[in-house]
Amino acid sequence: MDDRKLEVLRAIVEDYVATQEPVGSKAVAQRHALGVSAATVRNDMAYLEEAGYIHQPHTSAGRIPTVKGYRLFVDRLGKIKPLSVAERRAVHRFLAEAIDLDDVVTRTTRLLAQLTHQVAVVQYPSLNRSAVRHLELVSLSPQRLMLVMITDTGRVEQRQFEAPAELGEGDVLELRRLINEQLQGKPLTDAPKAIGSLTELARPELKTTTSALARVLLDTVVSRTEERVAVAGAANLTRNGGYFAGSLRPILEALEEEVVLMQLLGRTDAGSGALLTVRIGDENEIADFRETAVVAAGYGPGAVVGHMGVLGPTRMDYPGTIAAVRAVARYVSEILEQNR
Amino acid sequence: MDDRKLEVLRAIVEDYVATQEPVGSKAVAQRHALGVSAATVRNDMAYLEEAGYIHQPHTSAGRIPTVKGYRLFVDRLGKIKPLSVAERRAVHRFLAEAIDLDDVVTRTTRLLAQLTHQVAVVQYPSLNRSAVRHLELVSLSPQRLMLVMITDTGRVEQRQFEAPAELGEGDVLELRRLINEQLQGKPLTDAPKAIGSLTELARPELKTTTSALARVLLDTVVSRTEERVAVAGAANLTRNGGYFAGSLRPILEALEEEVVLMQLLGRTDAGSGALLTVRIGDENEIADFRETAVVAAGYGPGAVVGHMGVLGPTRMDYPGTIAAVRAVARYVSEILEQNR
DNA sequence: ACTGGCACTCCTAGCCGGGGAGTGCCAAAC
DNA sequence: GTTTGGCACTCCCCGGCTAGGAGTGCCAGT
Repeated sequence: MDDRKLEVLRAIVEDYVATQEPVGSKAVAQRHALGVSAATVRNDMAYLEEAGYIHQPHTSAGRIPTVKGYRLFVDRLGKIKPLSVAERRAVHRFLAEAIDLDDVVTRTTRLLAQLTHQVAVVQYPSLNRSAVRHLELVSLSPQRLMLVMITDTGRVEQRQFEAPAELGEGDVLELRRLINEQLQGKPLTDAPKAIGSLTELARPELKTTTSALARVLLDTVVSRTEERVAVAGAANLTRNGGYFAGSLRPILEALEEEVVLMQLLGRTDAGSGALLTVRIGDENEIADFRETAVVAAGYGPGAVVGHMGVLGPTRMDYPGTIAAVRAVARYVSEILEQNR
Repeated sequence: MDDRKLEVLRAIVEDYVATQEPVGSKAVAQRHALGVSAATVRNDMAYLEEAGYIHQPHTSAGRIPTVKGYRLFVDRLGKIKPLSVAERRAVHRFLAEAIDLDDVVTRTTRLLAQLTHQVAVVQYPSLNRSAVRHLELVSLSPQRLMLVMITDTGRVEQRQFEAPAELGEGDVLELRRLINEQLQGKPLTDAPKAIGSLTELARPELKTTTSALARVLLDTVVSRTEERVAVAGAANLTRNGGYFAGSLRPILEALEEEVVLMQLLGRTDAGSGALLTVRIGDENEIADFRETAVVAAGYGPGAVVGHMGVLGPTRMDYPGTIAAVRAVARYVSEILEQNR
């Protein structure tokens, strides 16, 4: 494949993203200084179409990139546009003000949505990749307890439950000591085993309570709260001249389904060391997202503990979006590092 | 105003809601057994239009209810359709499974969204109407502390902060005792005063730490976390043949703005003892919501501690929606009562 | 290998006219 | 005096049609 053909493809992608209209040979020849005539561009276009990178909505219309075309663009042609100094500074300032993990996550979603003009999705640090920093047991009433778990990634999960018997202050202290001894510092993936042996270690009088506590602990560690995500910028779906007009419904639905969102953010780090993934159109393997692209990145202090990303139409500004997601992911990682 | 004229108005509202198309005199005369001819209905319609309850999109089209028309319908004509037994049972079962306040709130939003096919909004119990049940101080590292506040309405707010000096275990215990002594049982509206006097009560060595703690407490009580809302069912905005097609953007934006949502849920209980409010079209006093109706209800154990509601097009099924919101609000109140 | 020219395709926007739904009014009937 | 059937009228909606234009593919010439 010719160098010039690649240039033509780039021109088509860029123009199409900018105008949202099929782009013709004349426009390409004129607006991008290729030094050749429209007729030549036409020949290249015929080749690109044959090879599956672009297609025509109908005879005698301009060309539109296919998923394959976008893919090639992202992999080889897109020169990442770094954020402007002002944007960089805004990111830093806005995130630096965050006071805890919740705040970091919500601010991150807003920031991503604003920078990219797309829908932003941020996963809380996965419990799978976190370790117990501290467990707190609070007695709300003689029989009602609250368990608070704080992880080294800053997540705070809390859970209330009923104790099978009334507990004195000493009992609560003892239980707190017991669970912290057993679990503090342990990665949550190892927790179930440790939790299993809790009951044996307790004083006979506390055994039933301990086993209730163990159930709650286990539940906290592996249950519904395991993955959490925050979303912002849904209104951006109506941008771009309502591109999603027809298929907006399923996307709005998906945004309220953690499972789908997690699938979209996906295993960015799987195998390869690449921290950033772009999934375009049907690469997402979800029927409703055939016109949707996802730009996602892992983040975390050192190791990846979670993912964040952005979701938009396949015809989006990849270079800009990639730069934004990468910058934000990096900076959030830094912040987590500091707070460790 | 004639009884029959009211019947005609009801017919128009009901048919318009069902079909989403302007309704004509013939349809009214036929489908609703009024025992009069289309010509008579026409006369009544002319009157209703004159009085501002309905209007024509253009000459020679059917009639559409105005905001004033919907209002009359809701106030005097709509017979609330109680939920079916199956629905009732589903509500009870689904909510009974909730394990804590967070769970209650998210389940409630989903339930409302599903029952009404609209967007559901649920406000967490307002801190203004809650009292401190317990304050917990957890030491994460010698200088890093976490404050956890639990209210009598079940809300749990947590906040991390840096202490100005290293603290021993005894210090933490002492501070915890101090703040609980001063605040436990107090309504949060009274808290600021009590917090103000905290520093004086502390041991000299702990004064600086206490005042830092006081700042954090104050912040927790009155800050950004004061009002929280959960939303579900945004995808329902695309129902109804995309009624919102044109104005979807501002509504999606509003759904991410707590301030706007709170304004919409509004002071349902203000003055009057009515627990349920319907605000139609420009009664909302927000420009973008001129085609939107809100059905909201207060909830809480005994007194109202928060609001929940549903948001949809002005042409919505008021009787059904009102019944659903009322039923859910009542049941959530019951649950909070039990958990008190 | 590139270019200008040219015929061809097909979409789009605008115009026109018929059909239909619904109205308002009037005179007659109950 | 309220109700009714009749009737002329208005205006939207829809389909078909046409003119215009953008873009293509191909070919012959450079």
